[in-house]
Amino acid sequence: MTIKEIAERANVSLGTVDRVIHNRGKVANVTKEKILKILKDSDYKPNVYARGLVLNKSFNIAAVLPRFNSGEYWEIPSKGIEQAFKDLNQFGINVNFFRFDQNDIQSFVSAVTKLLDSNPDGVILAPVINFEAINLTKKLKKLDIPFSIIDSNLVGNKAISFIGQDSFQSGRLAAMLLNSILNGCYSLSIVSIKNNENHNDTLRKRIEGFKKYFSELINSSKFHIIEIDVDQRKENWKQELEDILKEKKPDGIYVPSSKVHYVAEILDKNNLNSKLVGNDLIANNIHYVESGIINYVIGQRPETQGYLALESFYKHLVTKQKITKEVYLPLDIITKENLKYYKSQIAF
Amino acid sequence: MTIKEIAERANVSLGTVDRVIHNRGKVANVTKEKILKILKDSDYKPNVYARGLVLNKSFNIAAVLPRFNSGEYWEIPSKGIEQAFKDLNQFGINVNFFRFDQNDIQSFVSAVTKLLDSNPDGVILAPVINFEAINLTKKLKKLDIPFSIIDSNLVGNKAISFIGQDSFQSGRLAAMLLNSILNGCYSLSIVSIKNNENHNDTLRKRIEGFKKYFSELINSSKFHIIEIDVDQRKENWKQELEDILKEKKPDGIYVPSSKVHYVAEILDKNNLNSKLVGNDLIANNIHYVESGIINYVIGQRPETQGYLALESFYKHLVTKQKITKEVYLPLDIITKENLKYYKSQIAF
DNA sequence: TCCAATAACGTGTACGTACACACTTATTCA
DNA sequence: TGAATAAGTGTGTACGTACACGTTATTGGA
Repeated sequence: MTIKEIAERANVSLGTVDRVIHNRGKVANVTKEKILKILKDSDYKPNVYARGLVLNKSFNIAAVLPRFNSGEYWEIPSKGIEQAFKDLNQFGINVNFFRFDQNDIQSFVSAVTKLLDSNPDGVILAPVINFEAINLTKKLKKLDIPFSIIDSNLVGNKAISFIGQDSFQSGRLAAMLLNSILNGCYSLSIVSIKNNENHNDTLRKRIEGFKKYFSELINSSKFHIIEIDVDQRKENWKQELEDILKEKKPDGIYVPSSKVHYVAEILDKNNLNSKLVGNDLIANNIHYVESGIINYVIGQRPETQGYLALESFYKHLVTKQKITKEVYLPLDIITKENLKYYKSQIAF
Repeated sequence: MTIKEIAERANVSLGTVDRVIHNRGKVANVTKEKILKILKDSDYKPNVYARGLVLNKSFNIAAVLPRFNSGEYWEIPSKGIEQAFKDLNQFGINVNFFRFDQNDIQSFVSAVTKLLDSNPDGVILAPVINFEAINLTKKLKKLDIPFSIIDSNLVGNKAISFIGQDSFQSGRLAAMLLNSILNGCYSLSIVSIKNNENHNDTLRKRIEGFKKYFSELINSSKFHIIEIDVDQRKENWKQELEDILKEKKPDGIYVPSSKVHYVAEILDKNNLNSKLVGNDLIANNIHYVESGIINYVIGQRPETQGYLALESFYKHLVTKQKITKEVYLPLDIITKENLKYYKSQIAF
C-alpha cells in the first residue's frame, strides 16, 4: 500500500495524504478523518527505501571512549561500534572516536572540547570519569544533542539509552562461582589493580556485590575476606603483589576487573593453586582460562554493548523507532569448557 | 559518489556506467576500463535506498519447525524468527511457518508438501527428524531454493548457513559444572525424557560429551553413571521416574534437554537434594533455577538462532552480502545469580 | 553503393516519498 | 465591491538506481 493508492482510495491527491501523514495541517477535517481511517484500515507503512532515498541525511555520532592498548578491555566495545558502523553506514550513520586517558581528567576535558567542536548529531559516552561525564551530559542536554551511555550508568541522566551491565550482580555472581568451587576453604582475597587512587564505580559495585553474597551465607562467619589494593603506578607493584599472594596463599581470589591475568600469571609462576575468578574475556585472559588457572571469567558482552549503542542511534535518528531505555546485558559465565564459542563471537 | 557523478567523470552516460557495473556487456573495452578505474578510485558503493526502491522485491521464507505448546523449547526459536521478521519485513522479507509434530514423521512429510507448494524463496529448517530433513534438503537443492539450518547440523548439507550449537560440548560443559559442585560424591544419573524410541541427534551428542568428560578425569573410575530413559507416552511415566530417583538418590543428575523441570519437580516434592543440571531457559525451568533446585541450566540462545537464520536470508537475498557458513552460538551457563538478565533478552 | 546487422552508447521511465510551490475557492475587512 | 488573506487542494521535481528501449556510428556483404 503506497501513498498513491491511499490517495486514490480517498479521492484526493498525493499532497493531501502527505499533509495528513506528516501532520502539516491545511487539510479539511472531513478529508483528514477519511484519510486517517484509510491509513489505519490499510495498515499503511512508509516504504523505507523511498523514505531513505528522499531524506538522504547522514548523521555523525561521536564516541567518547577510553584510549586503549591492543588487548585491553576498551578495545572490545570499540570493535562493536566499528562493526555496527560497517552495518549501518550505508544507512547514513557515521562515527568519530574521541579517546581519552582513563586516569587523566584533563584528557577527558580536551576530548570533550574537540567533540563539541565537531558538532555531532549524537554521542556515545563511556562515563568512566564520573563527574566530568555528568558535566558533559548537561552540556549535551542544553545543545539538544542526544546521547547514549555504555558500560556503567549515570544516575539521573537524560540519555536516550543506557547499555551496560549490573556490576553489583556481577560481584554476587563471582562470589557464587568462587564459593561453588572452594570445597570448604574459607580464606578469600579481593585484588584490585588500579592506576589511580579511587575505585571507580564499576569496581566498587562489584566488590560490594561480592561481599554481600558471602555475608548472606549461613556459614558466612567462617569466611575471611581481605582486600588487596595494588597501584600500577608503583615501579614494583607486580613484585609486591606476588609477595603478598605467596605469603597469604588465599584459597580463593576475586579480581573485579579484566586485569585478572596479572594474578593468574603470579599463580602460574609460583604454582599456587588458589581458585581464581575475574572479569572480561580479553586476549590476555583467554590463555589462562584455557589452562584452567582462571576458573571463571564473567563477561558482559562489551562488543554487543558497543554495537547496540550505535544501533540505538540508527533506530532513533534514521528509522525513528522507539528504543529501549535501559539494556542490561547478561552476565556470561565463561570457563574452560565453553570458552571456544565465546572467543569467536562478534556482536549479536 | 553516485552513478551520475561517475558518468560525468568518465564522460559517458548513466546507461554505460550501469552496463559496466552490472556486466551487461555492450561497452567498448577502453570505456569499460576507464569506468572501472573511476569506480575503484572513487570507492563507489550503490545507494541501498535507491537500489531497494527500484528492485522492490519481496521474498517469502518458509520456516519448518516443530509444533509446540506454550512454554516449550521450540517456542523460543519461533519468537526469534518473528522478531527478525518485524525488523526485516520492511526490507521485503516475509515468513511462513510450517509446523510438524516432532514424533510423527508423517506430519513432517505433509508439512514439506505444503511448503514446496508455497514455492518459497528460502527455507529455514530445524532437522529434528534427521532422515526426512536430508530428503528435503536434496529436493531444495534440485529446485535451487536456498535453505538455512538451525539447531543441529546435517552432515554434508548444502545449506547457505547453519546456525546452532555444539551439542557434544554442551554435554561436556554440563559434566564440568556438575562435577564442580559434587564435593566428592560419585553417583550420577543421566535422565532422558522422550516421546519416541530413539535418542535424537542432539540428545545423543550431549550424552556422549557428558560421559567423555568424566571418563577423562583422573579419578574417573570413582564415578558411577547410570542412564535412565523415560518414555512420555507411558501413562505413569512420572511416577516411575519418581520411584527410580527415590530409590537411587543420585548425587548428581544431568537432563540433556529442556525437560529438566520434570526432574526438578520430583526433587522438590520429595526433598531430594541431588545436584541438577539441564538445558534451556524455558518458562518451566526458570522457577526452579530461581529456587536453586536446578543448579545450572545451559542455554544456546535459541531466540538468537531463529533471528540469525532469518537475517541470513536478508543478507543473502536482499543485500547480497556474504554470510557466515557456520555459526555456533555460545553455551551460556545460567544459574540463580545471573538468571535475571537472561530472562529478558531477546535476540542479539 | 547501399542496406542490413551489430556494436556502442544515450534517453526515458519507474520505484515511493518529501517537500516546495502553484492553484482554486471561500472568507474577511476596508 | 474589490482586494487581500486564508484554507484547502493539486502538481512537479528530486533522490539514485535498474532496466527497457531508442539512437547513432561502424562494419561487412551483396
